This record gives sequence, structure tokens and C-alpha cells, in this order.
Amino acid sequence: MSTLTTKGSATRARIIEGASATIRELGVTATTLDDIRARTRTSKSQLFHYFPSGREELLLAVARFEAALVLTDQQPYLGNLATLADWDAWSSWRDTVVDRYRRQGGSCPLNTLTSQLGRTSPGARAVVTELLAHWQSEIAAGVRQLRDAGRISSRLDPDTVAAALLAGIQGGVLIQMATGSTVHLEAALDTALAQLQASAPGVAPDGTTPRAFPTLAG
Amino acid sequence: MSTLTTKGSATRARIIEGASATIRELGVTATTLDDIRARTRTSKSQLFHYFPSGREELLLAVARFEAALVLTDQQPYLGNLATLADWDAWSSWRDTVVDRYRRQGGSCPLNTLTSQLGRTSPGARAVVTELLAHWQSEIAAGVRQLRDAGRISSRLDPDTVAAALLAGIQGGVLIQMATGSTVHLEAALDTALAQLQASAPGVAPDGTTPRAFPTLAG
DNA sequence: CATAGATTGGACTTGCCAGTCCATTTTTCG
DNA sequence: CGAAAAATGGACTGGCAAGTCCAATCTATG
Repeated sequence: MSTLTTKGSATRARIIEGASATIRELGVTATTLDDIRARTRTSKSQLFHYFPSGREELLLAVARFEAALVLTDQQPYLGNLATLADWDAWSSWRDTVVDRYRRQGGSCPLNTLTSQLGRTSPGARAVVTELLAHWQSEIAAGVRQLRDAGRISSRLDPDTVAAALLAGIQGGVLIQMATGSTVHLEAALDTALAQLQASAPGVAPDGTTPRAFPTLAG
Repeated sequence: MSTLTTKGSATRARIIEGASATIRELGVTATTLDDIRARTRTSKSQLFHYFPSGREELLLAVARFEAALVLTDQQPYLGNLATLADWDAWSSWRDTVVDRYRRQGGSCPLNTLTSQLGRTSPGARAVVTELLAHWQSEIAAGVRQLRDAGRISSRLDPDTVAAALLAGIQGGVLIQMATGSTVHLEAALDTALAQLQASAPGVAPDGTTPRAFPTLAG
């Protein structure tokens, strides 16, 4: 690998971003190198100069890019979860997640990339796995915070709760991809948060709670 | 469309099943018509005889086939949910779901098919949407049953709970595809069931319950 | 400035794969 | 049986898309 000049790394970044955008529009399968070339105004040799082993390598770079995007995008909210022990932090995080995916209109490039690369390339699998682990650990930290502050039942295991919550989010997004609606995503988030809150000491057995957090009243 | 003879429909079915199996192994994108031909010992003309508009049409038929498979596979357990109002029914359903996907080893052809066809073909989208709706309504019926029997809080909305549960399952399977592990799937199911049970009238605020159902003890 | 290495343009090759076509065989049914 | 319809075999086409290659240009730096 030759050392990149300023110009070089700019081009490389342009390719990745363009590829990412193209994939969002067309899907991984339908996206060809020529589509990417067209959007990024690059030549064949540039693509293979910066990603010598070709398409796979570029797609992997896109996966990393998308993963980083998700994290930097969520991080402030996740950070709040881990430090505030405050229902409002959870509530606004919930809204952020829903907003993000609603705006994204059900594309989730990472899911698509996983479908295509997951089987073939262990690298892509690792990227996704690490993203999930990171995400989950931040959620778990938030749950632990709540538990230590005595705001949820001490019988809830933070890691299990976080795993379930993450699964709900991923599934909600997946379903959004098929149906176009975010109701499942919202149901997953709201249900999980309601569960946390309902477990709080001092909440009546039937779920009635004096706090202002949304519950699942029928 | 010419009328199918016995032999004809047998061949057609063989193609669909073979395609389904091939896709499980190779993924949708990597599966070519020749792969399917090889496995099903058919000729090009047969493929296009039974699926005149080609690959897309065949894939759609596979999607329908898989959807039907999931439903007939789950139906007895789902039926129990809707009639028994019994924690054991839920527990064994939970085990069935986990078993099914664990045995399947994280392939989920429907997810893969959605990724590839969802964008292009509205037909595939419809198949998945309908499968999800069906599945969800069966779960919701079970939850309603529990509620009417007074075994869970009346404040839980069956449809919302079912939507969240379904999202958790789908997400769990999706994560299994990336990580190879079913812990998220199990966490989603266990958390949801624990939530239902914890909401039962007579359960202590901290989640302590006299019943034998697994809880999320830390 | 000079040169080595980085960057870029784009024509060309290669191979694959969906889809076409027609000839042949098999089945149905009057 | 015998014609019509259905089923099958497999060669062939056409196009597309990934990857190669080399010549031409830029950029860093001594």
C-alpha cells in the first residue's frame, strides 16, 4: 500500500461516501462499480488503486464507514444513558432512534451489506459484530446506571435487557424495510422502556406508575 | 400459462425446493440459475417454462414457499398460544422458535430474499408483509387470551406487545446471522415473556413471582 | 529543477449468467 | 391409435460488469 497524499485520501473518502450513498439508493446487489464511478467522478483505475482487491474491499470499507456513522450519531444519546440515570435521557434516545430510521426511510445499508458480505467475507461479519457489541454495551451501561440508582428492579440483568432491546431495534428496522412502517420499531422501544419503568420499586403490580413516562395502556 | 400435468407440477415443486435449499447455502445474490439447475437436475428450458419471466418470478415463488413453511411450522404452537392461556404453551413456543433458528444456523432465507427483492419487486414485499402480519396477529391473539384470563396486566395492549415481540424475534435472528449466536434471540423472547409474567396481578413490584417461569435474575 | 512515487484516464479483456430458441420426447385424451 | 399439448434437452446469444494494463499527469521533496 502506497502512502496516501492529501489529494489521495480525499479521493478515497469521496469514493466511500459516494458508494455509501449509491448503495442506499440502489441496494448493494444492484450497485455496480460503474454506478459508483459515475457518482464520484472517478476512473476504474482509481477504484482499484485505493481498493486493490476490488469490490469486496470497497464494500467492506463502506461497512466500516456506516458503522462509524451509526455510532457517532448515537453516541451523545448513548453517553447520556450511561451517565444520567434519567428517564428523559431514555425518552429522547428513543425518539432519536426512531427519527433516524424514519428519515432513512428503511434502507439500513448495514443490514444489506451483512446480507451480501456476511456469508462471504468474515471481515464484514466482524465489523457488524463489533458494532453490535459496542452498541449493546453502551445500552447495558445505561441500564446498570438505572439499576444502581435504584430506579429499576435489581432483578433485571443489564446485559440481557440490553441484548433484548438491541434485538428489538434491529428487528424493528428490518420490519420497517419490508413494510415501510416504524410501528414495530416503536413498539419494541416503548415496550422495553415501559418494562424498565414498571419494574421500578414502588410501582403497583398492575403497572400503574406515578411517573410521566409513556406506558402501554390498552 | 399452460395447464400443469402431474409430472409438471412435481417438477415445478422440485425447482422451488431446490432453489430454496441452494439459497440457504449460497445466499440469494450468489445463487445462479445454473446452481439451481444443477441441484434440481433440470434444464434451462424447464426453468423458464415454469417461471416464464425468469429469475425474479422464481425467487418470488421461493419467498412464498418459505413463508408458508414458517407458518405451518409455527402454527401448532401459535395455535396453543391463542387457546390455552397457559405459560407452558408460551414456554414451549419459545423453545421451538429458538430451536428452529438454531438448527437453521442463521440463514433466514426470507430476510435475504427481502433484501434482494424488497426493493425491486413489490410482490416479495407483500409476501413478507403478510407473513409478518399473520404471525403478529397470532401472537396478539395469545396475549389477548392471557389478558382475558386475568393472567397479565389489563394495561398491556396485545397488539403492541405482539409487535414488540415479533420485532425482537426478527432482530434476534438477524443478529444471529451476523454473530452466529442466539443469545439475542433468547434474550428478546425471555425478556418479553418475563415482562408478561411480571405484569400479572399479584406479582410483587420488584419482579418476584411465585410462578416457575424463568425470570431475569441478575 | 528533477525524479520517484502517487494519482488519474480510459480502453481492453474475460468470464459469467440471464434469457432465447428450436428440436425432441413424453403425456393426455378423444 | 393419433394428434395436440406439455415437458425436456441443451446449444447459443447478448450484454453487462469486474478486473487488468499502460500511458499520461500530478505532487512531494531533496
